[in-house]
Amino acid sequence: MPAPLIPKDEVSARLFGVFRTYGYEGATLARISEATGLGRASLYHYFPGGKDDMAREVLGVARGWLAQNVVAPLQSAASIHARIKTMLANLREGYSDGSASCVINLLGLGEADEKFHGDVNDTVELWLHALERLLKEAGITPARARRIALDAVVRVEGALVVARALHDKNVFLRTLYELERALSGEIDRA
Amino acid sequence: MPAPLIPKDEVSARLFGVFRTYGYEGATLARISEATGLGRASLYHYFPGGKDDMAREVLGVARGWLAQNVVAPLQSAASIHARIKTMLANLREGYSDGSASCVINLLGLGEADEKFHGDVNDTVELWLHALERLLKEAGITPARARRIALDAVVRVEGALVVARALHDKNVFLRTLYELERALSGEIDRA
DNA sequence: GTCTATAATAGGATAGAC
DNA sequence: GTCTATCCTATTATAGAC
Repeated sequence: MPAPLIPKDEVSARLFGVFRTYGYEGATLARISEATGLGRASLYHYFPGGKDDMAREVLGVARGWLAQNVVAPLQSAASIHARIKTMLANLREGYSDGSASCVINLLGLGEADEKFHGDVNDTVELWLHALERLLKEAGITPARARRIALDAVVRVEGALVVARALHDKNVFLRTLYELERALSGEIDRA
Repeated sequence: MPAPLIPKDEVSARLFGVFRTYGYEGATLARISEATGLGRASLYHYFPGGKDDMAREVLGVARGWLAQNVVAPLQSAASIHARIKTMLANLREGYSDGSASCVINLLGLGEADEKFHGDVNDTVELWLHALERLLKEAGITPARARRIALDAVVRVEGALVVARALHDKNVFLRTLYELERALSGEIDRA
């Protein structure tokens, strides 16, 4: 049995790139095969359930990324302001300053939504809960924390859409900057 | 020559529905044929360029909708606050209270982006300019008006993404309400 | 303007050898 | 774990009759 050409983690990472760029329907096996360097047979060896398995793996990657780059920083020992700064810096990097899309958006569309809504929902809630927890720690009421957290995620996702529509990364970068000021303001007021 | 089964405007409207729901790649001729009640031959009679022509028609419908439901209300004779209220009410209806997606998002993805970026960009700018004009009329500086307009569109698009991801229309409805307060606040301060 | 039929291709998925 | 070959379906698009 031949050795794997790529470690499985690397396969998952490249899968993630294809799905975030082209969406569920646009992520054809031809593109996936090219991006990973793996033939169809190898792909089905890793993911016996085919494209659906791959999409679920992609959402798993997204959750892992969030856990490491959003949840963990928001629970670190640093000051509340510093934790927010770290999350925003990680978002900038993860979304390539606003030129990359978000799988939460892409896998919530069309028929993909029906198949993967559970996973998409869980992924967003992971993000929301981490923000809510931080805001409550800062003395904000639970209801208000939920509202602010939702608004933050709304702005990030919206900025990605508009930045793409205008081909202008500054829309994303500026939105994150305004978000930092808005979140800091809420926390200082609490 | 048989009479048309549907007026052309109605065909365009149904096309719009299919593309906004399934995206460019998900909008298969089978689905389009079903939604319009037209056979393939009739579709190619209306749109000789095939799917690309249809997608461009869809973006034309979007611009027409914006002109009527966003640009015109924002330039009406009513008070500034009333004009904003009207735009937001129209957005609620046009996006079915947050359960429908936006073609600006869907046609800016994957390979559709390469084909239709010009039209997508124009559509967003139509919206932005209408908002900027209103804000400048209220005494806000051009640079600031641009920032506020971008933030408004960012929030609407983001709210649609998150509302879909959570299957919760309230995310959209509440975001529009907060947007009204935010815009009114900016105007009152100017 | 619509119909039926069909071409031509691309898509997802599987079988069996090594 | 990877390869080559293959199957089947769905997809876009066209041709020609009415």
